[in-house]
Amino acid sequence: MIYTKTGEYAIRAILFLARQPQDALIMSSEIAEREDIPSHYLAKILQRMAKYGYVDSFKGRGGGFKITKLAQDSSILEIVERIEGPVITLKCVTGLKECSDEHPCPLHDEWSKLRDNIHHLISSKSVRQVASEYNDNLKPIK
Amino acid sequence: MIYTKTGEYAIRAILFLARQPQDALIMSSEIAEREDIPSHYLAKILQRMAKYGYVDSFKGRGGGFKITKLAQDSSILEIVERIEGPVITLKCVTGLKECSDEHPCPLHDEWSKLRDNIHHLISSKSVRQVASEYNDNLKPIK
DNA sequence: CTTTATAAAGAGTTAAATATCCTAAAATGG
DNA sequence: CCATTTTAGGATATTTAACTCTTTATAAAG
Repeated sequence: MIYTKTGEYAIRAILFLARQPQDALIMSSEIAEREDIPSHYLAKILQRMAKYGYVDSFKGRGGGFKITKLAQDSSILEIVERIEGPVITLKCVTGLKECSDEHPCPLHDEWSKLRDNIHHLISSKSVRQVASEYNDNLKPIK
Repeated sequence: MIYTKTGEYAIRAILFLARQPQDALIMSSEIAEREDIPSHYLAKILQRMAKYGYVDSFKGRGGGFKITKLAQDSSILEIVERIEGPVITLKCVTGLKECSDEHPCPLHDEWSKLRDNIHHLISSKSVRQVASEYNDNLKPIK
């Protein structure tokens, strides 16, 4: 596991919203259905994301959620870490207590590199970029 | 998180045992103390590892645990997965339900590569190799 | 044979993550 | 104002991981 279910649901929901037409309001229940996420649980996550400023919420008939500029400009990593805390905290794959740059275990250097690569992968692009590339992938090439 | 606490404790204990003199019997309580692991919990994990054939256990005065050839020849990945199940099951860092080689999300290829690299890192060397390289690191260079 | 040290086994506890349910509040349409 | 729809929020249940405790079985030493 790289992130928890909660973090995964949050990202799925945010990227779903990022792919919708600007200013469209999407109901929590629709996101849940389309992304196959437990609907009450997703509602909770959306509540939290509203507090963090990642989505705007509108009650009542015709209401729903939409993604904010803040979230569009954030990376996946930033959002996940806001929701669930630090991603990949594992210091050492051999579990050595005292493993460090000074006293490395045999796998220390390679693992450090991989950990950095993962962080880079999910932090170097904004949600907006990822979503737009996703839409590009879907457009027929021809 | 790459593995759970349980898996991490198992690896710490196995690598600790792998670094001991051959045929030495080490008490569960000593491993717990030296590796800073909750002792009763570690006892449970050692029990399971005894069932899996990764350690041999000896009751009574002078008893304790020692690592088996099976564990010496296994990779860290094999042991962790036996203890806690599959490592890094996350299919897609963008959480897309339908992400696959055929319909990749924008981060699919890079993520697949990283996931494979992690698996390779913890599966290409045996416990014996890792432990012996660890001991080498500890020997003064001079 | 008795005592003691040790692991085995299993029951029980705690804590955190995940998931569900119910009521309140707000906005809209009539 | 009233009814309906939708989010907000609190309470609670479920599940799993993490940890603790107690008793039993086994082996060795005296």
